[in-house]
Formats: sequence, C-alpha cells, structure tokens
Amino acid sequence: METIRLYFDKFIKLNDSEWADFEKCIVKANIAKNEQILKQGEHANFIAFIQEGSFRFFYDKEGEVKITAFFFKGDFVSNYRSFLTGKSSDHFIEAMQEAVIYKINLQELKSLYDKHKNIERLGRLIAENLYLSVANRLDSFLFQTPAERYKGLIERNSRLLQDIPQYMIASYLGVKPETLSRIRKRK
Amino acid sequence: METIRLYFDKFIKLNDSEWADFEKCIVKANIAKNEQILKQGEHANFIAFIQEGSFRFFYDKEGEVKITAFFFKGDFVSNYRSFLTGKSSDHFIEAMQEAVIYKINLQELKSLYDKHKNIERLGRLIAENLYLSVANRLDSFLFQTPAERYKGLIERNSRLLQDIPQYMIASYLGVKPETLSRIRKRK
DNA sequence: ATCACTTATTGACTTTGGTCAAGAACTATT
DNA sequence: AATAGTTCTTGACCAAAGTCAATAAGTGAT
Repeated sequence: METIRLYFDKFIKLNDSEWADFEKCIVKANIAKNEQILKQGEHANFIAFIQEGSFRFFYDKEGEVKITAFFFKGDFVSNYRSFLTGKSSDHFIEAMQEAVIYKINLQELKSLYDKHKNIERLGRLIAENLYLSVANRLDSFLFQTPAERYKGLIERNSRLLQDIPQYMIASYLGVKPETLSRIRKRK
Repeated sequence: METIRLYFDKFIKLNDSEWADFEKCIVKANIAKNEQILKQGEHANFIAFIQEGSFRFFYDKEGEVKITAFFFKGDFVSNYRSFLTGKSSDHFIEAMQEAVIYKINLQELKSLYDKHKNIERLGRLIAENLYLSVANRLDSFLFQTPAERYKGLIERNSRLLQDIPQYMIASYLGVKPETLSRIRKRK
C-alpha cells in the first residue's frame, strides 16, 4: 500500500490520519486479461488507480466497436462521466493485460470528501487532471490529421502501445484499420 | 451581486462568511462587443462567470481561424487549460455581444481554496462540470457526423445561436462554411 | 511443422468533405 | 435608394478516408 501512496503524493501529500482513512476505502483487485471491470449499462460507482496493467475503454453497439480511451499504469480508470452523473455507462472497461488496481467506491469517496479537506482537494486535482487529458484528446481531433494524431500518440506512448493490436489503435485514432495501415506505409 | 450568488448556489451553497470572502475576490467587468478578454500568448490568470452576453474561444494561426468553443450566459469562461497549467494561451477569447462578467483571479481563488473547504469543493465541482462539457464535445467528434453534430447543437442551443454567423458555427462543428450550407440544404 | 485463426496489407471503387471561384442574399452606412 | 462589405449558397473539381474483397503475415495450439 505504501507504493500506491507515493503515486498519490504526486497529486497531494496526505498526512497519516488522512491516509489511514483513505486506505480503509481502497480495495486492491487483481484483474485477469480480458476481464471487464465495467460493463455497458452499469453505473460506474468506482474510480480505480492502475498499479500495473492497461485497459481499453470502448463502446460496442451492434458489433461496431469504438475505442474511446486507453488507460495505463499510473492512470485513474473509470467511466468518469458515469461516475459523476450517476448515469449508466455506455462503455465497457476491459483489461488488455493482467492488471492490479486499487478501487475506491463513490459513496466512500464522497464521505472522505466531507471528512478531510485535503481529500476534497485531491478530488479537485483529479478532476482537473482528467479535464486536461480529455481536452488534449479533443484538441487532437480539432487540430490534427489522423497521421499527426498517430505520430503524436506513438511519440508519447510507444512503449505502452507495444502490444496493442493496430486495429485498436486505429479505432482510438478515429480511423479504419486499412487507413492506419496506409498512414504507416506512407511515411 | 446577489443575483450571481444564486448562480453559484446551483453548484454549492456558500454560507455568509464564505460568500463574503468570495465576493471580495470577484471583479465585475463590462465587456464591449468584439473586446478580447484573453489574447494568444497570455496566461489565463482568471476564470470568469458570464452574467450576460456570449464569447467565442478561438485559435488564429496565420489567418486560419478555428472556433473551439462558445461560452454563454451562466457558463464559466476562461482558457481552463492555461488557467490550470500556467502555460500561455494559444486561443483568444472574444465577446460576440456586449457582456457582463465576474472575474476571479487565479491567486485569489487559490487562497480561497486554502481558507474555505466549501470553496475548495466549489473548485472541484467546477472542474467536474468542465470535464463533462469537454467530454461531451469530444464524444460529438468521436461518434457523430457533422450533420448530427449540427442537429444536436441547434437542438440544445437554438436561441443562443440565433445571432452567431453560420461560418462560426461551421468552424465550431469542424467543417467549412460551404459544407454547413450543404448540410442545411439536404435536410 | 501444420493448421486454424486473427491481424495486417493491398487494390479497386465509393463517399464525404475540402477547395476554388462565381454569384446571390443580407446588412449597414450614407 | 445606392453602395460597399459581409455572409451564404452553388457548381465543378479534388483529396482523403471509408468500403469491400482478396491475400499476406503473424500467432497459438496441437
């Protein structure tokens, strides 16, 4: 548990009493490859911190699969919209590799927000952080071509993308697998 | 000032002492049409609440103008990314009509976060709220055609879009004015 | 090593939106 | 009302990505 505390320290350093309460609400889970930690139609009543492994966040309507996000080691994983609004998720979250996560439940997090100002602040910092990720991703669609998005993605994440099939990367970039194949060839 | 308090009450009800401190940090400003409240290259050291009027959030590189967002009455307006990261803004924010806003300075907001737990919470709620807006906008690019984006936009905002020229709406939707003109014709 | 299965590439063709240019419609000012 | 300046529409053509189908390459299991 101390290893995960170091990760949270990057957001905010909790004192021992705050951390003790926080720790009580965290549940460690080992996730098998291809296991789904959230299904379409469920409410995302948790947010989880990834200690090891990676996840895909995808939408599946009548066999048409679209990958909206990848989550890697060190990221928070959830359907944050569903988490915030209480509405049911339109996406699945599925482990792409064996994974270790620390889950915290929505209700418990809310009472931690009430109890500790610093955890309330942690909640703000997480929200701001997630805002920045999604704003960056939106920008990549507003201002970049698929080829530029691909270039940026591999520059930032080449190692993590190593064992992700190309058709999933294509979906994440918003193009068809054939198109990504052609993008890769032409440079 | 009491009218604006009602708006903030929708996020969180501040008690009189919290509100008194909050109010001290708020600066009312009257903005002329076409006035820029943030310029490219500046750091967005404020966040503002719109009491009246509307703004466009746009990027201008060598005459190529792209509208990334509109902000209306009741919205918070800023370059939130620049606000959070401290980096300079790559966008302008410009009033499309005469406007009345309440600005709060970044440093002052930070000390309010330190002083009042409820304002810290307000900060979280604002961040969560802005997350949801940008996530919805990203979804509109991931899952919708330009025609669907247009339909959704006018359904949600028809009144507010009344006096915005079509070429700006096209830019917001990520298409050229000619294309929007054709979309409108074909239905 | 072989076979089955999944993933990636390639080619031919279609669809959608972009580009460029001309003209029509609208607005504001005198 | 006339003019100038925007904004919007339309047409002809172009470019980029999608679709469909065939084949190649890669992966795992026996």
